[in-house]
Amino acid sequence: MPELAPIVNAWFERNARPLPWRAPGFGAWGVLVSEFMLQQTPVERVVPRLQEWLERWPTPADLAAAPPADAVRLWANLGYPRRALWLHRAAVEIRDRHDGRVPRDVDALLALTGVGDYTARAVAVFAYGDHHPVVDTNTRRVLARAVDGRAQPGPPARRDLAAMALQLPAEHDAAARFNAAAMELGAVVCTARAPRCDACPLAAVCAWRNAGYPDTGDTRRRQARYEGSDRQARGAVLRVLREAPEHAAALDQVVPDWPDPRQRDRAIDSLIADGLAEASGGMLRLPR
DNA sequence: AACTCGTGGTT
DNA sequence: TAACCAAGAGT
Repeated sequence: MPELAPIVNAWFERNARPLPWRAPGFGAWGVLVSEFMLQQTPVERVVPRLQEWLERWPTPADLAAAPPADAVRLWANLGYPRRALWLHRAAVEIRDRHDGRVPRDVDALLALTGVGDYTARAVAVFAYGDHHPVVDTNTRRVLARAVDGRAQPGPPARRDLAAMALQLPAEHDAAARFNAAAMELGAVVCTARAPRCDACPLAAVCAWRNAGYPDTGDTRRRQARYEGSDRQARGAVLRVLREAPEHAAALDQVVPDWPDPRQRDRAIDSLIADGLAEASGGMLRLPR
């Protein structure tokens, strides 16, 4: 197996999409916000919201000074609205513990609310140029196919970080580029469903392709059904709160015709427990 | 370790 | 059309 990084980096140099967070001088705060938004939300849907967010809150302190409700509202339909709440908490933590500057140290980043293995290293690498493996679902799929000869990656595991570390060039800039390049390759060429091997720079060396595309099985956990789920009910409740005049709605007017009233009540209770809603005087509102 | 947590486009 | 998929994290 030849070194992958020089091959993928050469491809990336000519094929990288001009995404906002790749612009020179985009800033660590912008990178952090983008990574929060990109957790399980497609790139095309993130771009316009990211711009709005950074115009409104150019620094962590700006966001920390706003009520969480504003963050949840501007999050709009990006999905998983708890991320908006967590990003707000992270901004408070950055203001209070890091003098308002996004930390560079991976352990300090990991200590922020809503920042895990992926986001912490993504910030350290893409915002600060440090030398760490950044592993997202795209990178895991590229390595599973090109290196391990598997059709699909297994469930996320800590050893993924070690596997990526083995592929990183020693030089920091090249390593940072390879982290981004592997993600890009997985996002636009080595895709989950219909990989475009004819356009892949790794086609000649890919273990999965060279083995004749064997069906190696798929051990990934299947996604739960959304229709009729608690998540759907929560989403409906929160949409009402986001769009409510004065940001509050009478409790008995929150999705009153939901098919399962007990599920509706359960959704409201869980949103309150998560800090995404507050109840008082028969009214439900976003958190202040 | 398995489960939960949104939303919308694609197949 | 039901299922799949999308720069994950917390519990």
